Amino acid sequence: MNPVVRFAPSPTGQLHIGGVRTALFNYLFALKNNGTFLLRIEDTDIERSKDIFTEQIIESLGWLGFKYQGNPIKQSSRTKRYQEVIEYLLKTGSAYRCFATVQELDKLRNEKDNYLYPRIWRDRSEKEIEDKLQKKENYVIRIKIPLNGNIHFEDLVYGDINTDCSELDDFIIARSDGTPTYNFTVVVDDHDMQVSHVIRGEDHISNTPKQILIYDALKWDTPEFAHLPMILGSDGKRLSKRHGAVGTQTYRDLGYLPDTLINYLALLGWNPGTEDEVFNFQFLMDNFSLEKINKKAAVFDNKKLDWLSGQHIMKSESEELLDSIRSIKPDWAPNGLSDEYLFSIISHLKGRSKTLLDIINQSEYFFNDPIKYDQNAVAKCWGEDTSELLKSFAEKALTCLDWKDESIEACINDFSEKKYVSKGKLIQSLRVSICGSLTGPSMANLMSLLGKETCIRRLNNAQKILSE
RNA sequence: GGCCCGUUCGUCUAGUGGUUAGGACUCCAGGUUUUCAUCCUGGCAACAGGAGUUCGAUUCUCCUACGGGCUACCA
Repeated sequence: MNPVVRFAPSPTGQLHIGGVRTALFNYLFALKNNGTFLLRIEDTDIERSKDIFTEQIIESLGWLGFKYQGNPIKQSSRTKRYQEVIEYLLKTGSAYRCFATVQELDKLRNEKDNYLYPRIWRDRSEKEIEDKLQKKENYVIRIKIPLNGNIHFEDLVYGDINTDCSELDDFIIARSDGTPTYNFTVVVDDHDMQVSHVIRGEDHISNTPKQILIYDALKWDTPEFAHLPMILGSDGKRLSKRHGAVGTQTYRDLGYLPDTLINYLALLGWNPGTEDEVFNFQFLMDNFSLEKINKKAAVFDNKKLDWLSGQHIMKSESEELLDSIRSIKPDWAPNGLSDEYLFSIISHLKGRSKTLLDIINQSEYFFNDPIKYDQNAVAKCWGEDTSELLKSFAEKALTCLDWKDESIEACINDFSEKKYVSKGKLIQSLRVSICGSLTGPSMANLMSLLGKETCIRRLNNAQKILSE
């Protein structure tokens, strides 16, 4: 039997980085085992769920390249089915109506330190319930938890988990407005979707026994469960908005590649046992297994993400990088420049960039003459004799007919020799004049890329400023 | 409070009943490089604590501490 897995986010915000990890592990598991990956939108919380978030989640999954089969299933479209199952549970005595009010329960809760719903409506007579129904009083539906017994399941990551029934509430499966709650819908959906492996966050371990009881009441088979360790912020607390960027789209806008995020997240709580840590998707797909998942919660480390990002950028083709850059900054580079020219720029910058944003930020001098010159660089490289130096170098450059890397290099070498100027000093002066800063690709590369005309113009500009 | 889960360098992790406890990121010091980045070399740095089992425990068991999760008419 081929496995069926699902990713089931609730559309109450951007796709969270923790959600991406859960989706990724589900997806990898499906790919590795020739299974099916499904998407389900858990929007039973009408208050907080928004369509816009559903769209964003789908868009983010697309950006990451996670392909789910068929259309996403929305819980909000399954009300009828939930009602049908609830009816069945009611009829078979596995669930019951509870007419206790919120206020009433709050009061009880405050009286006790260790509160469990006291089951005050569990064994009322039919007449009593009929009575209340006649009066149209509000009620919720609760599941009838066995009074004693033990619930056991074997988690594929955490191993044996045992829970005593006495620990469990008769929890609510349908609210007073009739809408079903999470622990109930998740069971009905997973069953109906024929999910074979439930792979989700560790925060659901405690929910699992409750869900198993519903499977039991319905006489349905339970799926396998695999819980994933949490991802924490640098303070060791559960990752949340307080830790800054947690939304997938934010990471995209910050200039991270999908492969970087996937690679990093895969390494959080899982590792293939290799010393190398830079992986492409294919490798993950081939090597993924639930057995290698850790139990320990992992802290999200932006420094390592940045390093990994640099690795992926460096390895990426310039063509791909250009596409990615355009997707986050469509107006990067002035109109009229050929893609070939932009590829060259990218190939010179990608080795010294951690993110796409780094490439964008460093590319300014390829497009415009420097307006401002970095003060540090000026102090370091521009002296009294620089004006004269630039002037005579510009004159020499003018005579360089074949404006290519090698000839420019030769020109620089020759000038340095004849004028008794150290090559380093010369180049740094040129760099400040041409780029406005002290960092960047090799000078001859840069000059050939910018073109003779541009270089000489910039040298003249700098010389003018210096002689003022 | 109750229940559940976890605990190897600052972080991500490997690992075994006997190892100089390995790697990666970060940080520091050198080197290469016209600059930056890369790259190379070296360095700092961990088995939470206590008992038990054992000839021997980081590894097995128990307890404690600490951290996280659940305990909603959230998911």
